[in-house]
Amino acid sequence: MSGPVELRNEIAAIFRESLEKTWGDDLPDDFLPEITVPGNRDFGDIACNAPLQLAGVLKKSPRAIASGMLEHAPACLPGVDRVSVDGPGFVNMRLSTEYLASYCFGLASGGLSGYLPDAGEGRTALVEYVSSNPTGPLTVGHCRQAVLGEAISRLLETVGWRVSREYYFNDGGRQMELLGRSLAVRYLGGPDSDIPEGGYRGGYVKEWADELKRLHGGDLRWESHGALFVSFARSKAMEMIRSDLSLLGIHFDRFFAESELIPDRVEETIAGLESIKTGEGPLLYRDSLYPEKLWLRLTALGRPADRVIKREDGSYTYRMPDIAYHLDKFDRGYDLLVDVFGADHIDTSADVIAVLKELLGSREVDERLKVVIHQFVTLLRSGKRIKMSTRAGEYVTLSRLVKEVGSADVTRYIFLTRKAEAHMDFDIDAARMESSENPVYYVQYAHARIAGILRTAAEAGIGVPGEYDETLAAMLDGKHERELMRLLESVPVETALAAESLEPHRITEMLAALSTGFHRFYQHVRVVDRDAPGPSSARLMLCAACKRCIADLLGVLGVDAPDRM
RNA sequence: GCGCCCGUAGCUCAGCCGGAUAGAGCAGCGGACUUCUAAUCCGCAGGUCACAGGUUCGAAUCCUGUCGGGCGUACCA
Repeated sequence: MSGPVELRNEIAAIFRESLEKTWGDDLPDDFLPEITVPGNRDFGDIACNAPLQLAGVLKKSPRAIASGMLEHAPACLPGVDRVSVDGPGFVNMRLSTEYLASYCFGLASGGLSGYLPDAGEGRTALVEYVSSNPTGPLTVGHCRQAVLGEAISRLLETVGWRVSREYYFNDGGRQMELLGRSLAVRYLGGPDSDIPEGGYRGGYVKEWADELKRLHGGDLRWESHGALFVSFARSKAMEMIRSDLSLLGIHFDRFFAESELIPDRVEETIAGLESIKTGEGPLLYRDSLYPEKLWLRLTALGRPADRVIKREDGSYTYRMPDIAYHLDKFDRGYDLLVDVFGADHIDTSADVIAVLKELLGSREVDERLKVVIHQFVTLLRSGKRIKMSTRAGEYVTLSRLVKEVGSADVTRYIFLTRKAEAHMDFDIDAARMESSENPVYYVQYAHARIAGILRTAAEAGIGVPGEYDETLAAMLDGKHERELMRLLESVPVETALAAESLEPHRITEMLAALSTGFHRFYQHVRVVDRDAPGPSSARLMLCAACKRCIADLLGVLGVDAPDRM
């Protein structure tokens, strides 16, 4: 099926060929004209700025290059019915109504999927996200990451990747022991002061303690049953996390425990690191005071500081198993690895990548590993910033947030209206509102409105045409119809870009634009006219295409598209 | 101090692998419901794209520096 993506590729190839004919060897070998959208829509639907880009190389005026390029191109470009050279040398093109209408017919009948490029080609991707340690409930910070990671996973799936979702957690470190000890204190009914420094005081620990008493009675002691406390706490915490995630409709294919890597996989990795030399000495070196303690010479890799990876007592610091974990992911053969991290991981992630590049080669790592780092969220309630501190339970949990907002869909959508690297204010009051202030309802309302039109039309005995024929285009040649079709036409292209750049916020941007486009169309054009079933049917097709497109895009974000509101 | 991210309308943010007159929502002002859902639409107003240099035919976009904010800078994870 020839859709918007193919159309642009075809036109780009045609221009490339005609440029070759005109300029021969002067044309750079790797130059491929780019098909873009004109800044001002009055100029046309799509544009090509190749003449401007080439002006310096070919030493000709952009307008001269443009005329040369068009002279040697076929008079008829696919899907285009008007070409002009404007301004300093832009080639502007108008998409033919026939092309737009037939695309919309395809969209209405088959949905968006048929027009999305198969970028993944069935290759496999592993998306790691959340990866919070099992020490308590997930918080607002994890919420953004969970939503982002899930949207990236779905986005990759929509362009043909086979995606696995993985949650990595550290269960070998001291935090787990602290959690176990905190549980023991609650179990034994000791005072708060018995909870160790850095321990966990949240109410949930007390609940676990009560449950432990019901299961095992009151005879357990930390000294003799420490492992039981720890493993019980770990499994309860994981249960809590799974339940929090399911509130958002998120399910992982695998929960990968750090402990699976210790000690064999980690020691293998250390052995591998030991053979690496840097310009400033071996990558791995022993501490001058403690022979068991190992340092990574990260400064030799352009990183700000060397780091300890193995302590004198033989235990590992965070980075070490993380390196082993990433090696394991590479070994498992995924074509693409995506890490979704919070801003607090910037440094460690860069350290891990630097080491991976030494072990696997820069190219391998650059090609297969993509890291998405998101900034933190500030919650606003009644116009005030909510201070968050993990200590003393002064944080807003994910479940509380979803509950307060009142809808998982709204929570998910709002987190996705900003690009990952932007700081974000999440206004709980605005999110709660069922009005135009709420971007989700704005989009869903457009969808429900179309559903209403389809119902009205059905009652009048008017339906979407079963087959495409040329007369449809003639009935959709109006300004508002064309504008809506043009918007719809750009969706596959933009979706492909969103997936390629791992930027789901582009989907919410598109949804907002599509919804505005539809609402405007609706305001100006009466769709169902009992006295003119032909044109009504054509407009209905356009509505159905828009409905399908909105529903499919909402689907990428995992948000519901209701038929009634 | 050092590293990464951010700085665009009163507020929240798009746009950023250079392109034509910098966009949207909210807030403000003024309009549109006997007609398919007014949870909507139309119009007005609102900008030295933090600042200063540089590269370029062309810079919000790339480079350098300055200022401001966030995060990190652990033998926590």
